Amino acid sequence: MPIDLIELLFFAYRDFTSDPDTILAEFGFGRAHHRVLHFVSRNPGLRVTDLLGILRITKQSLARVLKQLIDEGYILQEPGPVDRRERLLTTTALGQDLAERLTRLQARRIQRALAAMPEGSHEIARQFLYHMIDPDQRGDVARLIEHS
Amino acid sequence: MPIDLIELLFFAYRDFTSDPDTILAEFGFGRAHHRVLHFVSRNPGLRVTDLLGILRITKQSLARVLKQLIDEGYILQEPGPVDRRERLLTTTALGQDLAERLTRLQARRIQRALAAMPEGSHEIARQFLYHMIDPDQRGDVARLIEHS
DNA sequence: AAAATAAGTCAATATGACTGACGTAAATTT
DNA sequence: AAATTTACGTCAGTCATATTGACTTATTTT
Repeated sequence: MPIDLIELLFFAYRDFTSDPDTILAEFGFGRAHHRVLHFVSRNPGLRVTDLLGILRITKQSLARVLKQLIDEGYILQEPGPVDRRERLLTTTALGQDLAERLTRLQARRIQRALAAMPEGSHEIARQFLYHMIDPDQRGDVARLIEHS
Repeated sequence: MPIDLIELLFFAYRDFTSDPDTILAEFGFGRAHHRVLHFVSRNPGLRVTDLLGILRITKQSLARVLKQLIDEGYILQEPGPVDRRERLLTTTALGQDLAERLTRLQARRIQRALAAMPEGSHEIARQFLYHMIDPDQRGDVARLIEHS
């Protein structure tokens, strides 16, 4: 049994999320804000429903953090041009800056890890993580990541 | 920038933790209980201090979940034979069963992922996750995982 | 016109984490 | 032998993130 990977996933994820936490704390934000900011930043024009599906949280859980991010000028909302019920989400310059800063931090940790490893490790890591996702969710995730 | 891996880590970890969550809910336990039960199960005779170091939570956060696990008969405490201030933690048969059931579930997901991948992927995944850990923490983690 | 959808909101609650302080027993240091 | 440190437990209060379930409004679809 791959108990080593079970435990390593716990420790790797713990430290992976700790990098942004430090910066987020300065802004009075938490991990929930980070996740929202990240996916809006990478997918401008995302709808609230899409975000709920990605994060797998309830509307009420999202509402609080999203409202904060909007009120404090990190995220913008505008009605969909076709369907005006929709609120399309985009980052402001301020939000984009913060999102990119957090992404750079996490990317650096990953790059350092890969730099210590054999050629082709990025691809193997990608495949491994991809296959850890529920089969019926993989398509959605692949589509989301593609245009990154 | 390896943004794909940043996002895949999020989705992989989300689904990885969702397997145990279902079972834990039946027992009235959460993830915090799982983590405690797991590390005690894999490291019989663990001290409370060790557990605090591994989980990186405060004594007060640990206290509630540990107390529940003890009260409900999943974990046993006994004074250290050398240093009687210590409370060495072990699982009961009940606790061991639950821990193994949860581990099997997570192991299955990992094994299925690796089965879909080239030979040697386990080793690459292990290295990747290991290098994602803070350098100054790697020794402790390696030591912990070794006797698994 | 009726039904469905996207989004927002209300109230109440649970879980897992935190800080800071204090107490006790046992071991170690001075 | 006394003082200090360590391991553990506990009290009180707080915060962040999540939940369920119900209800409203605006808009689009049937």
